[in-house]
Amino acid sequence: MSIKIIGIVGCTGTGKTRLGVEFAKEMNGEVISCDSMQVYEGMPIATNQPDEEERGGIPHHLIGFLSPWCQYSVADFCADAHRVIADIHRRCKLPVIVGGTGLYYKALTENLQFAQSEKNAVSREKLLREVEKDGGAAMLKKLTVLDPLCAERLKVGGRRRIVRAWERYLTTGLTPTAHDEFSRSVPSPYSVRTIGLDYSDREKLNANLDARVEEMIARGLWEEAQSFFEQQSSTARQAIGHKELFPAMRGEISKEEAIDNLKRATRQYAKRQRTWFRRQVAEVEWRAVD
RNA sequence: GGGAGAUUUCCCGAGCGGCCAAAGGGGGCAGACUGUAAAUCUGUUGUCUACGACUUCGGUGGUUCGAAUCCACCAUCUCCCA
Repeated sequence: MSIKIIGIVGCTGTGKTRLGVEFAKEMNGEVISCDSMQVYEGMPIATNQPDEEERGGIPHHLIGFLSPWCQYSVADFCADAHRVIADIHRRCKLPVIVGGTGLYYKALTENLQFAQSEKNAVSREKLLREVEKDGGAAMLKKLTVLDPLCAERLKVGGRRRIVRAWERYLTTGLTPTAHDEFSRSVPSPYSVRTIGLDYSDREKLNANLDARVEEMIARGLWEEAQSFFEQQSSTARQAIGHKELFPAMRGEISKEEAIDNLKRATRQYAKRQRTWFRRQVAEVEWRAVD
């Protein structure tokens, strides 16, 4: 028996939040955010967390519950989300997943398996030192012997992934390819219906994104960023919205320039999200919002 | 009024006689993706009837087998002396 869930995906600025609340209201549901940055507390403007009014009385999960000084990962998210879904289901309500973090969405809905053992920080350190010393090409070559299929898909420049491939092998005892195979063999407990939101006119999306950045500034994004000035955890500091303003705070560029950089970063991010949802997530029912 | 220098493909910026449609970066476009994913990485980016052809390096002429690269003049901008 599979648990029915509904998912709303798409790039930033397409109105996923509003639609999610609408669905939840109509179908006796609760919203689960699927967003790597909305999990953090204290940075509601940059991460665009819905406020009380936007939530419309619907319970929202996995938003603003984690300190920005903590790290988070897909595996953490999946564990949290599986637990929340089970809870919502137990209460006979419909889980509505709303979010823009593609990997998190795929991992959750396709029930990707992550190794039991905690991420072994020591081995990662060692691996990082090794790429530093020997270079990506050498480590990739070594990987070719172990897991040719996996190595073939990696690039010499993609050191992070090369290190991760080795890390996976060292912590699971399985090659990445073997582990993926195992992961795919575990069926998903969910029956998912995914709605994708997008603009048919890219110009309109971009104009909308620019306006949203201006709005964030008006709502106090600068001050929010200032309170964190280069202090978040390695994961939280990646949020678009703060890091683009820091150079201006250091006096390296003007505030206007920083805001332009932020707008551009937002557009580029939206592009990556669209690509992900169009190509990595199966059976998305696309709806044009314009 | 006199002197020095600049002008490069969407932007910044190399190039200083052939190997230049022109390095590199940015931006754009497309793509990859199982533990940092709002991250990271890759390809592509003058035009075309596309292993070749055509048009580009402020403008117009010139030197040369051959110029973005040398010369002359013109235009615009920066700087220095008045």
